[in-house]
Amino acid sequence: MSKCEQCIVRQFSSLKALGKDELLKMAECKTSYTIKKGEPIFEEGEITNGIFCIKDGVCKLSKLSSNGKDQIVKLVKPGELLGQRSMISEEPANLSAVALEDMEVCFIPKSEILQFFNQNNQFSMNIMKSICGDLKEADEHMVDMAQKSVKERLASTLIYLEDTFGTNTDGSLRLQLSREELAGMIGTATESCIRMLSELNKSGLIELIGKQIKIIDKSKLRRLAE
Amino acid sequence: MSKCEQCIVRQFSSLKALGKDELLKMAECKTSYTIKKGEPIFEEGEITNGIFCIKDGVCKLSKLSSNGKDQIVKLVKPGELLGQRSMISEEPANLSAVALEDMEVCFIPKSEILQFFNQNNQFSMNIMKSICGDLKEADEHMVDMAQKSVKERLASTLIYLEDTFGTNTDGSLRLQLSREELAGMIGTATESCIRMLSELNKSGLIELIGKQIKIIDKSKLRRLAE
DNA sequence: ATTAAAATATGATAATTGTCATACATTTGA
DNA sequence: TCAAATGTATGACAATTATCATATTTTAAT
Repeated sequence: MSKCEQCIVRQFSSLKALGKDELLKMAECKTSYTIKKGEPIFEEGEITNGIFCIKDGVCKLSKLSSNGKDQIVKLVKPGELLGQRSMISEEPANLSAVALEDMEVCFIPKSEILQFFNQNNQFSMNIMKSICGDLKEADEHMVDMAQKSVKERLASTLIYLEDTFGTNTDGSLRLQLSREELAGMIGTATESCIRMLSELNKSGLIELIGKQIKIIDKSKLRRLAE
Repeated sequence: MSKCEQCIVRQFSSLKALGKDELLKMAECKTSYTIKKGEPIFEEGEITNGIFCIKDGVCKLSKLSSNGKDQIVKLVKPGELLGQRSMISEEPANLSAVALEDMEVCFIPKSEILQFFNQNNQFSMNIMKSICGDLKEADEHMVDMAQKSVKERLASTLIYLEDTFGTNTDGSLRLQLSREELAGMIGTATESCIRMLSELNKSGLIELIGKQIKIIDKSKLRRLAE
């Protein structure tokens, strides 16, 4: 069993407020999982009974719409926590979490988290702030979905992907999404997404290298995104 | 100065967890406001330094999009609190709050709330749950914006308005929104909204009485909304 | 009471986006 | 290694939605 105390990603989440004894306690009750690309961590409607801490890899949080399409609500990266909202609301998961890369995650039972919650004010404040940040982003995202065109949403999503997950040595986006997933992020049909990518490719703002996407003219792209 | 202890709406918000002495303390430091229909309670970017408790009247929380249109993110009714997220995030308001009816609201300074926060666990848990509920709704709303048609969104919004705010004696929706505001809720152009209303009127699902809207066939409307 | 301003309504048209068909490329697995 | 399955790409077309123009009605202000 690895020690939470030595886990670097902890510094990037609400867990950074925990003290040594709390970390020792947590190390004892946590469970580590390896999750392969494409596999779910949990599914919409599932009762999770705890939270997941992402040690490595990126996953998508998505919701199945009544039209059968999967809308990606958020991408979650190492250091972030999963399942906080459901735990606090005492409800089943509202979203599905599926690995976009091979992942390492730790599961910490609800009982443990709730104890820290009551005894460590900074910790509960951190969790709260993190959820508040999610709410702000969700509201902004919602407005974009309602008011921006597919092209604008694609442009800002590409910029977000580069800024958040970086690039490979050839300059292409490090996080590899299928066209279908990219369409799921911007909220459009897969074909429309592919078409827009072709267009941006032809006008030289991006370059398509196989299924990899490389941003060529970021400032023009940013202007497109408004 | 009126007593918070005797205020009925308190029972419907996180404030219900407060004890007698806390309510007395709150009554002393709160400020009551009357806000006329159309006037703002606060605007996007403003630093609020506290939260508002809605005693009477409904307001809209909206965000100005880069295309100049106002997207309505949420409607807030008596008993609910305003400005919780900004207070916890220690950020300026992310949304504007504007009265849709004449309102009575109380302002409670941040310092006071944070004290209750630290001393009353149930209260902070209530606030958290309320924010978590907002997050869940925002995510669902976002998916609807991305995946549903304007007609579907209009139908579900009309049902929501009837279920949440009720009807007048003639059966028309009690909460009076302009066509522009309704369009702002469903995320479409005002003309498109008006056109859809006309269509639903012609097909007998709703009836338009001046600017009032009356739902005639709720089950068909519900089927439309999916 | 009368006029100006604003809100509602509708038509015409253009722009955006989705759907279906199909081709091509890539990956996977027997 | 090759066939099947999956993912990417593009064309043709239809459906949805936005925009602009313009009536008509309602509301507000003098």
